[in-house]
Amino acid sequence: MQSRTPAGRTGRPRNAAADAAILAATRQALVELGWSKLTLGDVAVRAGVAKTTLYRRWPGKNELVVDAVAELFDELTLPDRGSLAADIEGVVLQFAAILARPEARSGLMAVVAEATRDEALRERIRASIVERQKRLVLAGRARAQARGELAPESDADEAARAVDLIFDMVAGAVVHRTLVSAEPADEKWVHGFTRVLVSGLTPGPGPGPGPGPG
Amino acid sequence: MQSRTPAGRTGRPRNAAADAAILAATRQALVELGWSKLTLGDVAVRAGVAKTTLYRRWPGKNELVVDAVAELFDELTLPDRGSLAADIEGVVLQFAAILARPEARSGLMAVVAEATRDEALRERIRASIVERQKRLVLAGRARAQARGELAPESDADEAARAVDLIFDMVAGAVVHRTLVSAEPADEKWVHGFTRVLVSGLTPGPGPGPGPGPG
Amino acid sequence: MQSRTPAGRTGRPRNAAADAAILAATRQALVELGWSKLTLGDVAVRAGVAKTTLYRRWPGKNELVVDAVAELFDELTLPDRGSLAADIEGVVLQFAAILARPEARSGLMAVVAEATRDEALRERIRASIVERQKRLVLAGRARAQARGELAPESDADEAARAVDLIFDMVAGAVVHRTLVSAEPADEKWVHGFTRVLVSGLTPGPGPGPGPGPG
Amino acid sequence: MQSRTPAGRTGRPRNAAADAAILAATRQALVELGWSKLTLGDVAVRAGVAKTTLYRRWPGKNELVVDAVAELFDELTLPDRGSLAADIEGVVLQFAAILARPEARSGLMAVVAEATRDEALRERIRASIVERQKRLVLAGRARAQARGELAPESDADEAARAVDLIFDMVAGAVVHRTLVSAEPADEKWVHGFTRVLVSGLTPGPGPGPGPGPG
DNA sequence: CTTTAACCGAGACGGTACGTCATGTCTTACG
DNA sequence: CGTAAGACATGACGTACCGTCTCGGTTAAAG
Repeated sequence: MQSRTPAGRTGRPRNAAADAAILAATRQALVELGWSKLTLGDVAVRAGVAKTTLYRRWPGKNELVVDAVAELFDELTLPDRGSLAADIEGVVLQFAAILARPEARSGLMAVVAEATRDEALRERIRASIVERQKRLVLAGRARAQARGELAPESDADEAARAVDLIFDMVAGAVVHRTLVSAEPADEKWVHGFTRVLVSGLTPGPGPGPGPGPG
Repeated sequence: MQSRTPAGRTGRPRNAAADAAILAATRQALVELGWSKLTLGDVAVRAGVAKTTLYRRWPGKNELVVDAVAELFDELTLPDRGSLAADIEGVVLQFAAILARPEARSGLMAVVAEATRDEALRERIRASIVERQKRLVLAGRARAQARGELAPESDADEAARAVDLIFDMVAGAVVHRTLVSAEPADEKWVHGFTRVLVSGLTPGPGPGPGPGPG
Repeated sequence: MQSRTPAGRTGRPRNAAADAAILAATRQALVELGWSKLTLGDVAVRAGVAKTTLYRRWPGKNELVVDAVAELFDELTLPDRGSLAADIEGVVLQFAAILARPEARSGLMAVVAEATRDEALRERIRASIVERQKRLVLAGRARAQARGELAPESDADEAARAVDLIFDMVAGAVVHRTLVSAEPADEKWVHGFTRVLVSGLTPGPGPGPGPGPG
Repeated sequence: MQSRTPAGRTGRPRNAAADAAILAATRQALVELGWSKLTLGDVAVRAGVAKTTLYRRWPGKNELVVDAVAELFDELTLPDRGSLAADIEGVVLQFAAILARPEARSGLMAVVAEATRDEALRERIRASIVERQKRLVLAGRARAQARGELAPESDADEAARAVDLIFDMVAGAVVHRTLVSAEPADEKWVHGFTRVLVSGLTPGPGPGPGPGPG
C-alpha cells in the first residue's frame, strides 16, 4: 500500500476515501484502455480527484498499477479438497480466473516489463504480489505433508527453495498459457498440468496413473 | 519478418539492408532504454533511417519489438545430451541465458502485455515466437520417445496438447523465475526444476531419484 | 510559360498535353483547397501525371501557381464604350469578375505574398501578369487621348509613370475591395470608383458631375 | 487581441507576458523567414514558450499572424498638414513605410490569401486591421470638411460608402504599388497618386494644377 | 532498323513540420 | 496544509508533403 497519513498533525488531513477511489479507477481504466493507453490524468478524472493529489500519493503510473493489481490476488484461497492434486487444481483455477480479467492481464505483465529496468519497482512487485501469495504454496505444502503426500524438508533453506520453485512453476505455467500462448487455462488443461506437476513426465515404473499429460 | 517487396515491380525498390539495421537498432535501444522509453524516432536515428521508412515497414512499436525480439530465440538449439532430463536442462539454460539479456527481458514482457488488448499482435507473437520455438519441444519429445523414455502418444491431438503443456510449463517457469521473482535461473535451479518436471513432486513408490526439488 | 523542349533534339519529347492538364489541375485544386492546402502530389494525381513530371517542368508550387493564375487574366478585353469613364467601368467589372473566382483569389494573393521574399518569383509575376495586362491601360489611354479626354504626355518616361500609376490605382482598389475589405466590387461601387478616379475627390469649381463618390 | 483569462477564477492564471513575447517573436520570424517558412514551433522557441502554450492561445498560424501584423498599423497617425492633399500624402507615406518592412509585406498578403477560404479569418482581418484603420479616413475627411475642401455627405449611408471607397483606393494603390508591382511608394509616386486622387485624371476646365499624374 | 537519350509511372527515401497528447511541475484560490 | 483547477515546459506521437532518387519501360529522332 502507499499512502500513510504523514507524521505531522497540522494542516488539512488527507481524504482517506480517495485512495480506494483512485485504485478502483485505475482498475477500471486498465479494463477499458490497457496499460499503455492508461493516463494518470484520466485516472484522476475517473476518481474525481485532482492530478496533484494522485502524484502526492504515488510516484508514478507503475507503482499505482502495482498496487491496483496486487489487491486482485488477495481473494485467492486454498480450500481443502482432500488431496495435493485436488488442492492444486483448485487454486490454479482461481488464479486462471483472475488472469482472465483484463485489468489483471495487461496490468500485471506491463509492470513486470517495467520492473526489468527498475529495481525499486521489482522489489515492490515482489513484496506486494509474489511474497504475499506464497502463503498459498506454504499452506498447500503443509497440508500435503500433514496428509503424508510430501516428505518434510530436511532444513529451512531447502524448504524455501522448494516453495519458490513450485510457485514459479505454477504461476509461470498459468501465466504463459493464458497470456503468451493466449489459450484458456480451463479445467482440462489444469487437470493435465496438475498431473505432470505431481507425477512428472515419466511417472516411473510404478502403477502410476498413466503417462501423458492429456 | 516484415517487409517484402510488393508484388508490383514498379517504383524504387526498398533498401533491403534497412530492415536488419532497424531491428538491430531496436534491440540496442531496448538494452539502453527499455520498452517504455524506446521511441521510434530514436530507433530511426540509430538505424540511420528516416522515421517514415520505419513506419512504412512496421505498423508500430509493438510489432517492431516482436520482430526484433523473435530473432533472439532463433539461436536456441537442442543438443543431444543423452537423456530427457539432460536435454531439458541444456535447453532451459540456453533459454535462461537469453532472458538474462535486457533486450529480451523488457521487450518480451512488454509486447505480451500489449497483446492482451490486441488480437493481431497476439497472433504475431504466437507465430513469430511461440509456434516457432515449439520445434524444440517436438525435437526433444521425439528423441525421448526414440530412447524409450516417453511413450508415444495415442493420437495427434493428444500429442499437440502435450507439446503445448510442456512448452507452457518450461517457458513459463523460466520466465516467471527470471522476470517476476527476479531470481537467476542458474544451474542449481534448473536442476531442481528439471527433476520436478520429469519426476513430479511425489515421485511415487518406484526407484526414483528421491523426492523434493532441492 | 514554362516548358520548352530543350536544345538537344534527341530523346523522347515531352508530352505537350501534360502542361495544359497540369495547369488546369492546379486551378481546380486552388478552387477546392486554396493555396496553402494545395500539394504538388495532389496536382500530379489530378493531372494524371507523375510527380517527377511536374518537377521536371516547374521549380515548385509558387511558379506553377503563377502560371496557372496568369492565364486567367488573358481573357480581359477593353471594349470601346465611348468614353474614358465607361471604358474604365467596363474593364474594372471584368477584372472584378475574375477576382470573384476562387482560383484567382487565393492563388494571386498567395504568390504575391511569397514574392515578397523571392526576387525571381517577383520578376515572374511582373512579367506574366503585371506587364502583360498593362496593355489594357495603354489601350485605354491611347483611346482617351484620341478622343481628347486626356492630354498626351510630354515624354515617354512620364507616360510610363502615368500608366504604372493608373494600373496600380485600378488594380489595387479592386483587389483591396474584393480581397481585403471582402466586399463585392459591384456596378454601384465601380461607378463610384470610376467617378473619383476620373474626376477626383474635389472635382473643382467647374460644372463637374457633382462631388461625392456615392 | 486574443487571450483573456477565462471567467473561472480557479487554476493557474495565464502568463500575461507570454502574449507580447509571442507576437514579437512572430514578427521577428516573419522578417527572417517569411510566412511560408514560419513555423509555430520556431515561434514558440523564440518566445521562450512551449508550443502548447501557443496553441492554447491562438487557433493557428493565420490568426497569430493577423494579430502580430495588426499591431504594426496602430502606429499610423494623421498629422494636420494644412490641406487634404498634404494630409493624404502624409499618411500614405507612413503607410508605405510600414509596408516596406518585411514582417508587414509577407504577413499581410499571406493572411489575405488565406482569408479567401476562411470566413472567420476574413472577419478577424476586417475587425483587427480594416475597420480599425478607417479611423484615419474618417479623421481626414472630417478635417477636410471643416476646412471646406469637401462637401458634407447628405446621409450616413453615403458617408460610409465614401469612406470605404477612399480606404480601398488609398490602401489598395499603395499595396499594389509596393507588393505586386514591387516598386517603392516614394515621395514622387505619392505626390502623383495624391494629385489623381484629389483631382482626377481629367481635372476639368477649372484652374486646377496640371493634368497628368507625373 | 538499331541506337540513344530523354521522357514517363511508380514509389521508396531522408527530411521537416504538423497539431495533439501525456508527463510531471507549478501556481493560484479556496477550505 | 490539502485540494481542485488548470497553465506550463517538455518531448514523443503518427501523419503529411517536400523534393530527390531509383527503378523498369516507352517513345521518337539520329545515325
